[in-house]
Amino acid sequence: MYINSISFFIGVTMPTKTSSLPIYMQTAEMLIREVSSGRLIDGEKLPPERDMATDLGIAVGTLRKALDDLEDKGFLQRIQGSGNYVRHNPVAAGIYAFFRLERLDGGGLPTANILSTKRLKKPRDLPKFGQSEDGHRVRRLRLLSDLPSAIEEIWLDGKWAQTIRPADLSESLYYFYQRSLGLLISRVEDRIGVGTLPDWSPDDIGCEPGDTVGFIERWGRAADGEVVEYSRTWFNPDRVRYVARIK
Amino acid sequence: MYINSISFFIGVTMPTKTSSLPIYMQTAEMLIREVSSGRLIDGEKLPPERDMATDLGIAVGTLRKALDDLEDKGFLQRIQGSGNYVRHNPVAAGIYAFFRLERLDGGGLPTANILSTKRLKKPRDLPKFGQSEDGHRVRRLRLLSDLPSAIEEIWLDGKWAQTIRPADLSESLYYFYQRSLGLLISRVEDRIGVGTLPDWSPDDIGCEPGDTVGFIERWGRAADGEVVEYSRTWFNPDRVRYVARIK
DNA sequence: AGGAATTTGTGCGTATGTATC
DNA sequence: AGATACATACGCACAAATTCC
Repeated sequence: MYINSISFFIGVTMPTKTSSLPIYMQTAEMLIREVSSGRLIDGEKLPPERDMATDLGIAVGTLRKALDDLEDKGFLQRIQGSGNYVRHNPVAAGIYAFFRLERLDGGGLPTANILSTKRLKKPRDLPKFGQSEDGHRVRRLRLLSDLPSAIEEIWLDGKWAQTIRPADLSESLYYFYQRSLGLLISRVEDRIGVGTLPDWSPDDIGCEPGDTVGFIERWGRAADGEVVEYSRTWFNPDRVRYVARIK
Repeated sequence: MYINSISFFIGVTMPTKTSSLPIYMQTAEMLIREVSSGRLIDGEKLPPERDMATDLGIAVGTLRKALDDLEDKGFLQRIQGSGNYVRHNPVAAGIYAFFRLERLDGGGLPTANILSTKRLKKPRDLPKFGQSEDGHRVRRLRLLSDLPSAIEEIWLDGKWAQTIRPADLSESLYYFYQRSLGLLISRVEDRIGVGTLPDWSPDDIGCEPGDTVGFIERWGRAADGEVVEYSRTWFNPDRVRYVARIK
């Protein structure tokens, strides 16, 4: 059984045509918020597409584009003839923030502790990206189900904010980008290899500076294709691994 | 300038409604063949979507779904107001076969040497997949622009073929699946971590058995969602890295 | 077991918006 | 500024898979 479709979207921000974002993106974002916030629970069946579309005041095709997107991101399972089912696993939630690490035993709820934030001249060894001379460097400890598993160093191009304080980043970093900076990261490119843990790593991720660990380089692009963010992640391969789904 | 759209699709297999595959998939496959075979060269601009759709006898929306797919796979760059441009880099061609390794200096033409093929009982340490007790084990050496960079061990569920001979696999493995076995791998899931090089590795990939290397586990699914293939890849992180694009 | 109802998937055509040339 | 070309959105018809009675 699924929730009565009449009451389904009460209190939800409806997509509007006047917004700068296309309706299908607004709809996808809205649904992701519903799932992430727990209002839609795992295994739940959504109302039929035609009903949902009517309720939202949009065309079925537009809704379907949003649902396709959610399936790609792993939030939804779509079964022809059956229905659309919420898949609210933390990995999917993480993928929303483009987080692609999971525990070796599968899944794990991703969280982050801010280690430091600093506005700096972009160092020489950083790949070229963005327009500013400066960058915001954010260092985070990544945990999966409270187990420290990786460290991250994120560089956001300086032009997007004057300063960034740790308190701003309480939630997801990409959510902060979107909410406070009006910056929507729509595509990232990851390169995964092997590296050595840097010396600023805290000692509780299960390996020592200098140890051989997994290494992710990431380029994050805004909707217009510009690279606005570059990050490096070092992860303990005895605790987590990187996951990619390819269509 | 782009090729005259009237002559553009001469000699090409047109999508038909009677085929088992949806028109948009047929169209995407056809275009990928055109690109892979070199009939469409890098940088080339495709005719306008409306012209192409008319020539192919399909609706614009259907064609656009195929083009979206090609862009996802990296074969095409779509620029609003400008056109659709062929991007025929070897990495994209490799991605068609779901190959995701590239040289540290970028790109590289992916090839493979078959080391062995064997039908075996699936060993205990293999994850559960498929219906057969047996599996076909294919071991390959992977090269990027002729530089040995990785080794692969692929397990195809036994039910799909009686035997597989190295000569069958001269081309892409997935192409062989499709052409000879009627098996289309439509989705894969990769997990990337760190591992140790197995003892059957040839010595020219630049590291020794027992060395710490990059490690990829892959589950390959057919169109109906069934897992039909499982593989492991060990790659020399000093020569190559794994690439993922996320929307 | 089987047929009807439900629900998602595919395909078509059209109108309008927006970026590029 | 006008023309061209891709992006979004809508609505409809039918196919295919699933579910229900």
